[in-house]
Amino acid sequence: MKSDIDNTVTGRITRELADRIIAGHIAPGTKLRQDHFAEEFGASHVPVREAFRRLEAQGLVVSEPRRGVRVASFDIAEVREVAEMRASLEVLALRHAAPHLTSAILDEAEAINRAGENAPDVRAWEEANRAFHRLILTPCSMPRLLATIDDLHAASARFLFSGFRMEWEAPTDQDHRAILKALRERQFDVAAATLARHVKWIGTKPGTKTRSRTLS
Amino acid sequence: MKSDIDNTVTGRITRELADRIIAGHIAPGTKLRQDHFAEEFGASHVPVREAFRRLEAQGLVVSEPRRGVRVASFDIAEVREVAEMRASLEVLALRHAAPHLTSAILDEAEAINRAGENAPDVRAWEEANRAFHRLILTPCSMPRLLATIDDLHAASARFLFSGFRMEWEAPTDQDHRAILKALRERQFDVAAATLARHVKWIGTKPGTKTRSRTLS
DNA sequence: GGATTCAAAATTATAGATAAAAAAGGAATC
DNA sequence: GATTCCTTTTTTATCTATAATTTTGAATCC
Repeated sequence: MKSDIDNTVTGRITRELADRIIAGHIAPGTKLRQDHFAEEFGASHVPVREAFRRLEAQGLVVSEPRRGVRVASFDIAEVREVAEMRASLEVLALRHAAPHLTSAILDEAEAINRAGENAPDVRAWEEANRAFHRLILTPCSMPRLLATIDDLHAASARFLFSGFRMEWEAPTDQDHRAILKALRERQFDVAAATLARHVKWIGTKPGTKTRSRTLS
Repeated sequence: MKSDIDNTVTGRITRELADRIIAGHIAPGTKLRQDHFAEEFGASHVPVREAFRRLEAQGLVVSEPRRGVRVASFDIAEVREVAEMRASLEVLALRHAAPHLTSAILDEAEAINRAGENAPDVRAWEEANRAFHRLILTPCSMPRLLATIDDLHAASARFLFSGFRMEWEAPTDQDHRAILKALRERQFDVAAATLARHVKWIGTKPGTKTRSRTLS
């Protein structure tokens, strides 16, 4: 099954590096030296290289042959690109998932949404946000689509963490509520349109707005 | 740039294996043994393993930890899924590319389309088809989107080659012509709708239809 | 100061060896 | 005869050591 955690050394290194890059602990453009991480993780360079390949596929690092890999940089154009891709694909997923959404699932989504609104920091809010989207999209039963959306979520999260360092208040997720309301009333077109607008909005707002003090 | 050919051993093995899988020379479900390919390519097992990771990311092979990698199988549901993803993403790309399409580009697309209609076999037709789509979508200037679409094209091609083995006639690409016509008249909504229908049709027709009759 | 040359470092790749897990095969048992 | 259990073999996953190629940085020279 896919849910089995990859317990190989390659898998652990991949997850750890992905977390660090998404959280912004490694700055974009930083060169990643295989021997350095091999030593840090007590492994050899081979699993480190394999982890690099996986991260490359997720778009978290870029690889130049014979010049190594560096953390992928993202400018505003890339952030918008990811947001538009997410909007398209999440709408597709929702269209297929909607007929299979039970009210139990929608109740759970509402609970997750409330948890997100009470989140103490960006990290917790992002986790709740991702859980919300994943929950209402999973019933589409399209594994490749869901995997691609997950990768795009990771790219979005990088941007979120990089722009929102400072004081942060959990927004009341009005869009999430509107989506759930539309889904309960089985107005799938309304739900899809709201979702598309919501995802694109996430992609554009923080970057143009907040840029003041940097607290960790 | 991305256009630099990856001349490392890993890159060559990746391309060669991807070609074979797409062309159907290796059956779905086949176990890929690293030592076998290491010997065949005169390389060691390390670059073979790295190639496996890249193919895994493209969805051409699936990997189970400690059990190796197998050529990804694809059933009709997966083919439909890929077609729907392509439709969504190509429409998005076209929306962004359309304003930048010059009549020179559209002329070139028309030439490629004619070449595709005269193609002697599926392989040549598929190449022309891919070139057509890529040509009219590239001006969107969204590299991640284009890369994702390329991966989906590869998945589509696998299906095409597996279902269309025998006698085959080049279809007159009515849809391609309609798309070009709409683009020339700057009716972008019409072009996008036609493209979406076209891509979904490619995904569904050969599997459900050409099982009984082998074309006349 | 700028260009050339040389040395150090990093990536890429090879080879052989080891550990661990899965698959295969065969013997003992019911 | 079929099943279970154990052994053998195969394959994956990993490490260590090392070579070759390339990049990079520094020192030198004009």
